[in-house]
Amino acid sequence: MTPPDTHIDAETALDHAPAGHKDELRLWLRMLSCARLIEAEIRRRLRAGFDTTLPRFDFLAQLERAPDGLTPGEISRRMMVTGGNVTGLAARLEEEGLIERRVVREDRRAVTLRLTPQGRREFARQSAAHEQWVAELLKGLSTTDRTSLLRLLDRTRRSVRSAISEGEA
Amino acid sequence: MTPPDTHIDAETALDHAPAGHKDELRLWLRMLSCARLIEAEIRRRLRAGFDTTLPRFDFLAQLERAPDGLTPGEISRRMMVTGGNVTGLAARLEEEGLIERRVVREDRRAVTLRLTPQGRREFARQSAAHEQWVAELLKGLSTTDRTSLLRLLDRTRRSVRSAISEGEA
DNA sequence: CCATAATGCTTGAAGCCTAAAATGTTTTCG
DNA sequence: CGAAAACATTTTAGGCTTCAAGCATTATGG
Repeated sequence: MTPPDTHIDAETALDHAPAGHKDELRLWLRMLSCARLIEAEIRRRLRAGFDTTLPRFDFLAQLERAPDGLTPGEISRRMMVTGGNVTGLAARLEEEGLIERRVVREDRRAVTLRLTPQGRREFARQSAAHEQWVAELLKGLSTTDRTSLLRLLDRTRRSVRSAISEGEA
Repeated sequence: MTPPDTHIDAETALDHAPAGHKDELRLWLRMLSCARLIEAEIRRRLRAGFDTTLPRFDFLAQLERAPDGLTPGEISRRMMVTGGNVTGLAARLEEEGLIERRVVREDRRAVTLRLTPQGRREFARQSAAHEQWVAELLKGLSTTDRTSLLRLLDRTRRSVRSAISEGEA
C-alpha cells in the first residue's frame, strides 16, 4: 500500500482530549502534525531522489561536520539515538562505501567512522537538494513569521527541557 | 545501551548547511529537535507508566473517537501510516485484548475494529496521564506564547501543504 | 453476463529503533 | 598489583514502518 493521500488533518485525527489542559494538548498536536508533514515529505524526496533515508542522511551530515571522524558513541549522542542503532546504520553505510571505519590507536575499544571521498561527494549532492526542499516548503512564511517562530520554538524547548530535568531530580 | 543523556543540542548537531537558504533550514531543524524532544519524552513515559508505545496509544485514540469502530483503511488514513502498519498494530492490540475485530456484513472484504471494554478502560487511564504530561512539558509557555505559536504553526502547515500540492500538479 | 478494474486487507522483505545482555578494554583504587 | 567499576561497542530480541506483491471481494462497462 502507498502512503495514504486523502489526509484527514492529523491534529483533528489525533485529538482525543475531553477537557482540562486542552490548550497545551492542542498546541502539541499541531506541532506534531506540522513536523510530521515536513518530515514525511523530506523522507519521500530523499527516497525518490537519492534512494536513501533520513537517518542515513543525518548520519552523513554528522560526519561531514567532523573531518577527523567520530566514534559511534559520539554519533549516538549527537543523533540522540541508541548505540545499537548506530551500529546498524554504520554497517549499511560502510557496505555502500560511503563511510569507512578506522581503529583508534590509543583505545582499542573504540573506532572512528569517517566519510569516504565517495560519501563526501554523495552527501554534498543530497545536502544541497535538502536545503532547497526545506526552503521551498517554508516559503509561505514571512521573515517576521520565521523569526517569531524560531524564538517561540526556543522557548518551547526550554520549557520542555526544564520540565524533564525537574522530573529527574 | 540507554538513550543518551548528555544531549548535544539537536539543532546544532544536525546543522550542516554551508550557505543559501539557511534561515529556513535553521527553522526546520529547530522545529524538528523540539518535536523530537517532546515525542521522545512521551514515548518514555508511555513505556514506563503503561508499558505501551505511541503508535498503540494513537491507535486506541482513534477508536475511542469512533464508538462504532473503524476499518483498518480508515485508521490508516487518519493515522497517516500505511495499511500494512495498521495490520501489525491491530494484531498486537487484539492479542492484548484491547480491541476486537468484527466482520462487515455488507462488504466481506472489510472488517471493523473497535475497543473492547478493557481497551476503553485502559485508554482512559493513558489518555488522562498523557494530557497531564503535555501540560507539564509546555507549562513554561505563557498564554500569549501558546496562542502565537499555534497560529504560526498553522501558517507553517499551510505553507508546506501548498508547496507539496504545487509539486504534485 | 463476465472480464477487468478498483477496493480492502494481509503478507513478506528490508530498514529503523529501543532496551538489555554480552564482549572486550581501560581506569580506578584498595 | 589485581579486583571491581566504568566505558565503547556489538549483539539479540522485539516492535514499528515502508514498499511491493498477493489474495479476496466488489464495482464497472462492453
